[in-house]
Amino acid sequence: MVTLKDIAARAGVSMMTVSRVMNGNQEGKVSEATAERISALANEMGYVPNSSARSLAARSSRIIAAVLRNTDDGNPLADPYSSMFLGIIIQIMRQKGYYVMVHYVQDYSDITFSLQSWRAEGAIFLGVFDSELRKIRNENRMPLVFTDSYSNVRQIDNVGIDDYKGGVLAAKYFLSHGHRSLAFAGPISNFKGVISERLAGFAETLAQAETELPENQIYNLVHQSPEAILSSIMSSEHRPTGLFVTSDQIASEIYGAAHRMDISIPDDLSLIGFDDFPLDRILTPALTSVHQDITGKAARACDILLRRIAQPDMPGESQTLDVKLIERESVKYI
Amino acid sequence: MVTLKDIAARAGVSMMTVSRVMNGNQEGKVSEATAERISALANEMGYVPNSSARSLAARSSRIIAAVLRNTDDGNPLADPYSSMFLGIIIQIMRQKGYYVMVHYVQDYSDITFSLQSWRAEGAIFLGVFDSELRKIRNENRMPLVFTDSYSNVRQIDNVGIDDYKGGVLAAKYFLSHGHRSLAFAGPISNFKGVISERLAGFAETLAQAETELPENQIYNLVHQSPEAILSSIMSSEHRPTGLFVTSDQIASEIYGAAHRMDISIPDDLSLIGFDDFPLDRILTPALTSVHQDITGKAARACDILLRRIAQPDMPGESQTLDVKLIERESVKYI
DNA sequence: CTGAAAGCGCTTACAG
DNA sequence: CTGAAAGCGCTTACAG
Repeated sequence: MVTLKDIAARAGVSMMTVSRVMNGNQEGKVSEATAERISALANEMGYVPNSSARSLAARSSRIIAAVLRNTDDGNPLADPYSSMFLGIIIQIMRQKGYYVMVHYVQDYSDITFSLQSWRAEGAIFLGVFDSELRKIRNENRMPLVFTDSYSNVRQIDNVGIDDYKGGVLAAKYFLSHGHRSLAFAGPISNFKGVISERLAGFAETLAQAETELPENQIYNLVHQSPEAILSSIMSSEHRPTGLFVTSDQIASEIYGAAHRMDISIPDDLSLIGFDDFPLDRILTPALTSVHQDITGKAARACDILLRRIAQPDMPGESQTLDVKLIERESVKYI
Repeated sequence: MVTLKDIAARAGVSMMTVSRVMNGNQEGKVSEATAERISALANEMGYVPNSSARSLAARSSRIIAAVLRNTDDGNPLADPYSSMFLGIIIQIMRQKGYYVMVHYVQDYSDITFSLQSWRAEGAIFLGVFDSELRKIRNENRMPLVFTDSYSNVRQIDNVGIDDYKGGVLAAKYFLSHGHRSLAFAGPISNFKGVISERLAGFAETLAQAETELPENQIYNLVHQSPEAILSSIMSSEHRPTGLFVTSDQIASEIYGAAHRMDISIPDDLSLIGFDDFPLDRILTPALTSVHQDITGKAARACDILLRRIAQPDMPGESQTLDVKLIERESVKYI
């Protein structure tokens, strides 16, 4: 491997001069003549700077950590949401001269280790980390950007979407199409978060219109399979005519189950999803879904992180992107 | 940040002793009593080793590079194939104590820089790099594992699938269902590779059965849109009854186009895809597809790379995974 | 505009 | 079983 020392020796200058040239932007700190000569030499010798050495000496790694939760039931990037999000992050960060290291973490202690070991300059968290958020921040005093957080911790950097409005839009759309008995399905937990907000927006809008969303038509996917949910819906007394699910991933599983159970969407049951994946367009019927701008979300997360790195004492920033309903063919007019 | 020195000072031993304890596996090189004492101390002080320093001193980074081609039309991880593959790599490598840095490369020089700068211990290439393969190897003398390579360069480590057989299986399936006029669509190039092999297997099997695959029914997606292809097929003289496409991604675009153009699959046109994505099951009609084991492929790529790192002079290893046809509902019996 | 010195936090290679 | 010395390849902070 070619080092600064090697180049310095061949050029007859000190390491420092070479270092200055390699780092560019030294504006007038090196004479142009020598700068050019050294650049050419470095190029010719195939010099590639050693990032570890740079990182150690400069105490700046140029590494950004992308932190995903390790779902032990398989591949965290099998989910289109995560993979698209991560894809954009890598693209933007690379362009800004940062390297992206991806970490799957099981629990809290993994996070500290991952971030500190390579002295990451910042981290973006994909997925919900609210329950450990305070601890994460306490132990990792570097720029951190969270996504979809509904944590009470103040002054965190976060980018999320208007989940409540998403639920409102779904409800209004069902109402405008004459539905008067509805159901909801998602991975419900006890914590305030994207799921509970989407449900709240949905339920409250229906309540205002005096439309039913009975307790037993709120299905928790943590406990029940799509098949179980569908058969419960279809055999209900006041059979719901529409189902709102909290992701297109879930919606596609509902399609699969409905197909196997010979339930027709939207004739037997109307469906609204969430995310607006490209997939939605090619399903039959094409899926009506609440759109969120994943690419924009990732870009904003990067933007906040980069600004926070440049200016650590900038005030905590939380951005909330808008959502909209994309009308397709999975909701029947009753 | 806590350093070895800090711990050494508090423990009243030398840095070397602490270093030995932190690296474990020093079997009898440190007395058990001090080892335990130091471990406890390190834990209590919240010690996290500095990977840059380690990397620099030990000349071993524990970093694996995952190299993807930067498709400037967008997000390299929007493709389910790449994201699932990458997801598995990260999971396995993390478990083996390696860190994964993801690199999108535009061209050849990007690769060298990416791999050398952090002194990656090895790299896995996702996508086709055949045209630059020789140069990549010459300039980067570390363990490299390629995927889906049909390069003539000898002794490379590669993991691929039996693409030719995939084409054969699709052809045979169409034939067994009474189809006698067929079409093919994929991103065709002049190079020998996965696409040309799938086409060859398909075309040669049809030729043996004296079944048509006329030149003008071999569509190049680089030049034509799914819509254009469908309208060309539908207006052909000897109208093909079946279409074989080289990925499920493409198949899903065909579904979309067919839907818009009011062409029924499989009634107007039968379709076979390639990859067997989870998505296939929820399309209507469910997509018949040639299955490849992406998870297994990724696991094997990791396995080869890890063995090559441990044993650099092991002979070049090329693994070819089997494929099989998954029968669903997108091919009509004629 | 250029350079000599010290140090980032570790490991290697040796000595005991 | 333990340690002192040197060095990995850079940058920082100073001096000129």
